[in-house]
Amino acid sequence: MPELPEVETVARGLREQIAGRRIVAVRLGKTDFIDDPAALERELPGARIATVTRHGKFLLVRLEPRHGDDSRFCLLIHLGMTGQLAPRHPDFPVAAHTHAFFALDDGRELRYTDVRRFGRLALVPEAALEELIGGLGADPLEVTRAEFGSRLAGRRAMIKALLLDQRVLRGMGNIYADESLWRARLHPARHAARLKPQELARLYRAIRDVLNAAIRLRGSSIANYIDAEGQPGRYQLRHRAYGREGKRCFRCGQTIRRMIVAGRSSYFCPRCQPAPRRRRGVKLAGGARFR
DNA sequence: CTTACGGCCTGGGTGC
DNA sequence: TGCACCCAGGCCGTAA
Repeated sequence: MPELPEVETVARGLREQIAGRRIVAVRLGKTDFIDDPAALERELPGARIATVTRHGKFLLVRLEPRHGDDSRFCLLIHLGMTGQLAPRHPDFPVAAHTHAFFALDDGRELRYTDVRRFGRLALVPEAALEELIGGLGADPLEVTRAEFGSRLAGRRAMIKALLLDQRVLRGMGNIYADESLWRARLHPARHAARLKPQELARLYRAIRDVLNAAIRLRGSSIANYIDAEGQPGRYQLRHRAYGREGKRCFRCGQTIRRMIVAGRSSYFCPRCQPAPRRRRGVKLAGGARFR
C-alpha cells in the first residue's frame, strides 16, 4: 500500500531512471481511473520529462514545455492501494492489469499497473496544480515540532484519524500511522487535544523515525507494492504493530490487538498503548456506545 | 467549522 | 467447483 515511504522510493527511482527521457508514444487500456485520457494521448507524445517529485502520496512528473509555448504540464499520479509504476523493456512480460504504457526515447516503456484501479492519473497544467494538491497538510518529514503541535492542538478527533487526514499531514496511511503510534506508545483512539506535550513530542519523533527507517528499507511490501525497479521493499519485516494481530508485542510480549478506529483496522499493543479513559460517547469496537 | 459515519470504487483471498 | 463475503485507502455526501 503505497504511503509516503513507498511513494518516495518510487519517486527517487523514477528520477534516476526516466528524468530527461522523452515520451514518444502513449497507449492506454482501461481509462476509468484517468481524469482525461484524451489529454494524455494528445499532450504526452513528444514531451520530455523534467523532474519527478513526491507531494504527500502523489507523484508529480513535470514535463518540459513543448515547442515554444510556456504551458507546462504535470502528470499527477496517485498509486492508490495497488498502483505500480516502473519502466520496463518492451519484451518484459506485461503484468496483468497494466493499463498505461508510456514509450520512452530509450526504447523502454513506463508501465502503470493497478489491480484495483483505486489510483489516479491526471495531466494538469502547472497552474491548476495548486487547486488539486494545495490543500494538503504538512510533510511529516519537514514539519517542525511547533507546527506539528499546532496542527493537532485543540483537535478533539482521535489521533489515528488525524494522522490519516491528508489535510493535517500529507503522506501517512494506515501502516505508518499504526507503526508511529506503537513506537510513541500512544493508543490510536487517544484524542489529539488530550495528548500531553511529552506525548506529542514522542509522536513527532516516532513518525520521523518510522518514515525514515521505512524509506531506508525502500517501503513496505504486503501484497502489491514494488518500486520503480520492480523490487519489493523490506520494511514489512520491521513492522511492530500493523498486521500483527494475535502476535506478541516486540516491546512487552503482550498480544497485539486489532480494533476499528477512524473506520480503519488499527493494530496496537494494549499494554504499551493504554486506551484512553472511557468517556461519554466514545465509540468502542463493535459499535457499542458507552454512556 | 469540526467530527463521525456510511457508501462507493474493484477484485484477490478466504471460507463454506 | 462455485460463490458469497470481507477487506483495502481515499474521497465524498450527509448529519449532528
